[in-house]
Amino acid sequence: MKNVIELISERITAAIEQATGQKAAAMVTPATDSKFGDYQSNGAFALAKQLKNNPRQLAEKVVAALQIDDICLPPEIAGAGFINLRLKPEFVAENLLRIAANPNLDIEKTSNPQTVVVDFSGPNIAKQMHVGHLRSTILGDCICNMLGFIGHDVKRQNHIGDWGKQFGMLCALYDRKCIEMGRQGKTLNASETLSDIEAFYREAQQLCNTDKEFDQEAREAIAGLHSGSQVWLARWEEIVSYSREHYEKIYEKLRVGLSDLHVRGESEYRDKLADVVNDLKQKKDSQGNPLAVESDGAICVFPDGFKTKEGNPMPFIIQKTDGAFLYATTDLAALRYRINELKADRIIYVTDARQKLHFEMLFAVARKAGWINDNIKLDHITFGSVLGEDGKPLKTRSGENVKLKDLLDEAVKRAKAVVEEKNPELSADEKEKIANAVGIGAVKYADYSNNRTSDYIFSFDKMLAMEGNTAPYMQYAYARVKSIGRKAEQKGINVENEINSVKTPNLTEPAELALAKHLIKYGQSINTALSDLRPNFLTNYLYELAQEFSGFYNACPVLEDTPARPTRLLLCDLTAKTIRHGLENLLGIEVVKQM
RNA sequence: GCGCCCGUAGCUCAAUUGGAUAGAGCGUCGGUCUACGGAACCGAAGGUUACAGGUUCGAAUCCUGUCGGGCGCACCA
Repeated sequence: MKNVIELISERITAAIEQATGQKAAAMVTPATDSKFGDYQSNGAFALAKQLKNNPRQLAEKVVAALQIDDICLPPEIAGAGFINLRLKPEFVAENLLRIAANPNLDIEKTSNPQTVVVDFSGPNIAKQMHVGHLRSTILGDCICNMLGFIGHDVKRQNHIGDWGKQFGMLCALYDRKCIEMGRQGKTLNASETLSDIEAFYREAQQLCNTDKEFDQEAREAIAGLHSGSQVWLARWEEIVSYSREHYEKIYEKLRVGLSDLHVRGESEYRDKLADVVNDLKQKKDSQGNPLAVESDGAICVFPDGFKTKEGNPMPFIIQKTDGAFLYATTDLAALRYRINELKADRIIYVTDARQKLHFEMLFAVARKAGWINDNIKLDHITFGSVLGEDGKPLKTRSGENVKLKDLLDEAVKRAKAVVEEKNPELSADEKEKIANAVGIGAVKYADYSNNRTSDYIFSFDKMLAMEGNTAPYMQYAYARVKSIGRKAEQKGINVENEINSVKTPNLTEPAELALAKHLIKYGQSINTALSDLRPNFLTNYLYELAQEFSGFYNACPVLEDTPARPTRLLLCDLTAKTIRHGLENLLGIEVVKQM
């Protein structure tokens, strides 16, 4: 189904052209108030200004030329020149059947499929995943789901922090522990040794400061890693692979579509870094100067328009005075790989807003170097912080970052307590499953439903509430629809047959029509969410859908033996399918049949 | 100091990117129900969109300034 806004826009644009000879935007949006209809066109205002006409008179001309009676009731002109449109029930009914007949809910694929690289999550190997990784991980995942669903070729990239100075000391400590175990005639149990990777990190750091011998070993380790020593690389690989297990468990818990297939960490680019620097040294700007120059001992690129706090040109440092490379260098190498090897048309970076300057400079340097042309779109998708109830960044009482695992476990635990209370007769297995879906879903949904650019206050009580725009409310709405189906089967109604028997949905009740109108807007909501990569548009849509369903549910008994029943069963079925698709396929939140 | 983001109901947040009378949820107050899950639904009250100017048919949204908050600004990521 072509989305309704586009369909109406085409007609109005054509009418404008016919009435005035001008090509102008129809500016169709959903009506600001349902009393005005379903959609409105504000195109007459802009054009009237341009032509120095009266907008109301212009709107009248446009409406006179408008051919839209297959979609809408007769258009109305209101106020200073709004064109108000109300969908014909027949049009709504027809589209309802198309959604029912199409496994993808009749959502149109993009006419311009692209290869889109999405860089998200990117945990640091030497740390457990904490609350700071939550937003990037799930926002990125949702963006991938939405892009993939409308037909783009999505390449997920997990740019993990698996290379750098800290691995010298980690490998050295790991090596010591292996040797120690060997002396005792035992084998080191890697998963146990590294279970608390941060404690391991702290221990190594401590030793560096207090134990000169260890510090020396750490230097040897880092030198060994850089020169490709098999022994040290083996140690490094063990550490990396065991930490990966940790966050793969988290991804599984979160139902995020990341696996080892998507990992392409900093270490993958280590052989390309010198080349990046050399290339930038050789490239010349328009004045014939090399792009990369030495400044205070470091190799830097100075993209235009960036200043330090002293007011000097701001460097993008790609090689430190001591010869080491930085994350800027790695990001440049990764960007080149994504363009040249992955053939990206677009690259989306999902990291917090604090890295804005870094990405602005990265993009500027890449363009200056000619690595990307104007057809390639680079996006830095920023987001705000997760705050505690006190309005400050969420920390534990002792001031540490909250571990993602602890946070999710707590959410599931609280959800379980609610299930125990509300539905004690369910089996232990079912309770477990529901608690998991509700707890994890609540955390994710709360994040998605906030505007990603602002900070938000993390509150278990709010996100687990049954009221309002929350995961449990949505999951409950789904469970309630599904229970109608169960009830119907108990009464001996063959639901599938009855739904298939609907040749023309009969949308006579206002609540039926309102629900149906909302159902056919699903594709539009995905487009809107994608245009700015903001999942909260999608959660808004789903919440409104659940509310429309509630209205319908109260007003229209479904299971009574009346001619209205087949259409009502169809509406229930499509509501369930839409909620499930939105929650599971796009947001990655599990639905349950009962809760 | 410079740059970026932000300031919307008592609280937590929206507002489809410049559209009509700024919307939800929580909390408060009042109501509904012998139907399919009351874990529901309906209604009321609550606003000078931080403040002051400006742009235009029209501003929470764009511009300027002020105040308040967050973040960032040369070798960490």
